[in-house]
Amino acid sequence: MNLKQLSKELNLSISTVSKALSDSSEISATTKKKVQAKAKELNYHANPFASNLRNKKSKTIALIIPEIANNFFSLAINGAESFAQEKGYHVLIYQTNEDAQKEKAIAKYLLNGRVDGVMISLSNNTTDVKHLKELQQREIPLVFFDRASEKIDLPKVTTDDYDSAFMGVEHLIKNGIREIAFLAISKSLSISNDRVQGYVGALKKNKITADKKRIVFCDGNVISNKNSIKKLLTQKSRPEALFACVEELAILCYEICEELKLKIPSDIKIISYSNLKTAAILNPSLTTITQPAYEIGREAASILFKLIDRESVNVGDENIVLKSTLIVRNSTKVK
Amino acid sequence: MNLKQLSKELNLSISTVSKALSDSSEISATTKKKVQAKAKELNYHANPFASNLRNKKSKTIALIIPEIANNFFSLAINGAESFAQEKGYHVLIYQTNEDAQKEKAIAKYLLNGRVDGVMISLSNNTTDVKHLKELQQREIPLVFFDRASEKIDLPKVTTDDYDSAFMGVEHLIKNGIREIAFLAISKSLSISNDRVQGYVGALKKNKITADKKRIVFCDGNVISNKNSIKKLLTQKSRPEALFACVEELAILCYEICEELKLKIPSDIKIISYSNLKTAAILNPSLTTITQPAYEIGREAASILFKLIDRESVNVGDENIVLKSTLIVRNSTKVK
DNA sequence: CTGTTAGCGCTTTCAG
DNA sequence: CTGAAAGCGCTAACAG
Repeated sequence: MNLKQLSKELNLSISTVSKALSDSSEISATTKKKVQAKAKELNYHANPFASNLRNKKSKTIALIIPEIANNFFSLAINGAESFAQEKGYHVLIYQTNEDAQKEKAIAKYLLNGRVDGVMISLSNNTTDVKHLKELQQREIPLVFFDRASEKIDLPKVTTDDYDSAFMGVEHLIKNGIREIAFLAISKSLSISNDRVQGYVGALKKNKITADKKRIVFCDGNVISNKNSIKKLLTQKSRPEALFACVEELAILCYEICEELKLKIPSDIKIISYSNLKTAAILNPSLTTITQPAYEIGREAASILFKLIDRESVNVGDENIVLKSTLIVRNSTKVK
Repeated sequence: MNLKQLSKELNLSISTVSKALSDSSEISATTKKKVQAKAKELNYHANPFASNLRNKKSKTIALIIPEIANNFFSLAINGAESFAQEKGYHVLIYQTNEDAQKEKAIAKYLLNGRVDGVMISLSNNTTDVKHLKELQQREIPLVFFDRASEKIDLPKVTTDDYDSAFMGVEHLIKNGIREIAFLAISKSLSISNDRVQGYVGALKKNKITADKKRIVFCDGNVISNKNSIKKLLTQKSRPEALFACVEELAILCYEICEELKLKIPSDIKIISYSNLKTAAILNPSLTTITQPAYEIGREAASILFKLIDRESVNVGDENIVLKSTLIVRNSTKVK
């Protein structure tokens, strides 16, 4: 079922039918009605590829994220998809699995107009952003969410990484905990660097020396991460608390503590960035910093659509920072 | 950058370049090399819409799911996306938010060849499947995963709903618990009905009368769900255990128990279907039945691609059933 | 208000 | 082995 067939059924020309369907002012109300009725009757829907080809518009955006099965990202996708659906856009999804190479390959697929815009949260081992610059050159609107890079000037929607890490550390210090280790995820992502800085800042403010050996850089390799964290926990001066930069690391810590027979929170406290919706069934010993993930997704999509619609000409440096929330459950208050 | 420009650069015809890029046997090795080198140099990528239009193929599949931010579905998407990416396919994602109307609207977008195939997990209030029959008529391959309908004959990838529910109930009974209520999610989804049947079957086998009032049908309305469950828990003959058909209901139970000051698991046990990856930090009182969500997503994608590639002619009744796992933590063993 | 026609960028048949 | 040309289904400029 295409325009040609439909127009034949109606004894009208293709262009008249096309215009009638797009509610053009050139067409009389009566023919419009007739055409639209027939289209519905025959279940006609325009071929999107033909339209896209003509219009150089796809009504589609791409989301590039490290991992879908992640409490933060799945919520962010939810927000973005909801907004896109309201706008009548389609959403393509691509996982990088924290692999910078995959990220580059995915960016290549999108160079040729497949999508009208891209939302991306960088893989933790992405260091250069050539692939993003290429997209930028082709004038494909691009927005960072959560994990951004400073090496390219793009609008971004992030959270108060410095402040929230600072707040988390101060919370521990106020509860008498001073020996705190930090588990970072990358040396190139602002999300990790800023949180490290917030951690260091809070220690300094409280006159606690920030020992570099207490900052552990983790990556996609679970085995080596595990070893680094174990090392931290088995040395003579074991920290009193672990601050995990992302939820996955907190979970890893729980596993390690179980192996090492360390009781949480009596032997060691854990605090983590986390979007576990299931606080109700959580072990109450996990204090979390929760990012407004859904809102981040929606907000990033909203900026992306502004760029696509050219509503704002120069949003190059738009930079939305949302607030995270410290959620304290029972036991960190103890001591 | 399109074929025309590229061919001009090379002093070759458009068709020669096109064939060279698709590695056609009609073209000499030397020209192929020259063309491919130039294409890489100029970062040429075929316009997907023009190709799709010509080929009547989009190399894209759609995933229709109730909710992305859900431990089961996000894992299933992960599996499907991973497989699709390996196959060089793109993945469009659509949330229905458990709204049958939205589901129908989404199906309409896909009638016109936008995708080569569709994976769907039904919304819990979907009763008729006209929208799926329409897709079927247009010969768009379709696969159910997890939440299927019996009203249309399509390949499906599900889990052993009857058996796993049976196993869960028997686990409780073996631990001396006989008064068990079941929280279902739909009267039209096999996933819910089969689990109910498994529950009833296990009760019967153990000579426990299956009281219909102990089966509560929940839906998308959290408020009314809450009230129904509360009613169940405040009546004189309170059940000893709640069996939640999906994770969200288990979480709701935890909230309600907190409100009602019921201790879990001493006052009441909870058992639930759940894909919380974070068992390590779970409150140990939740016994779960865990579905192989990632594998379900991959398997469904794999069947879908077989249909797309017409490898198997008549997969109409392909019906893969994967096994779920009962994960018992500490406290249900007690008593 | 309606119809004719060119052309989006690609693939593929057919001719050379 | 290479090139010319038709046409996928749609939109829109232009003519009537």
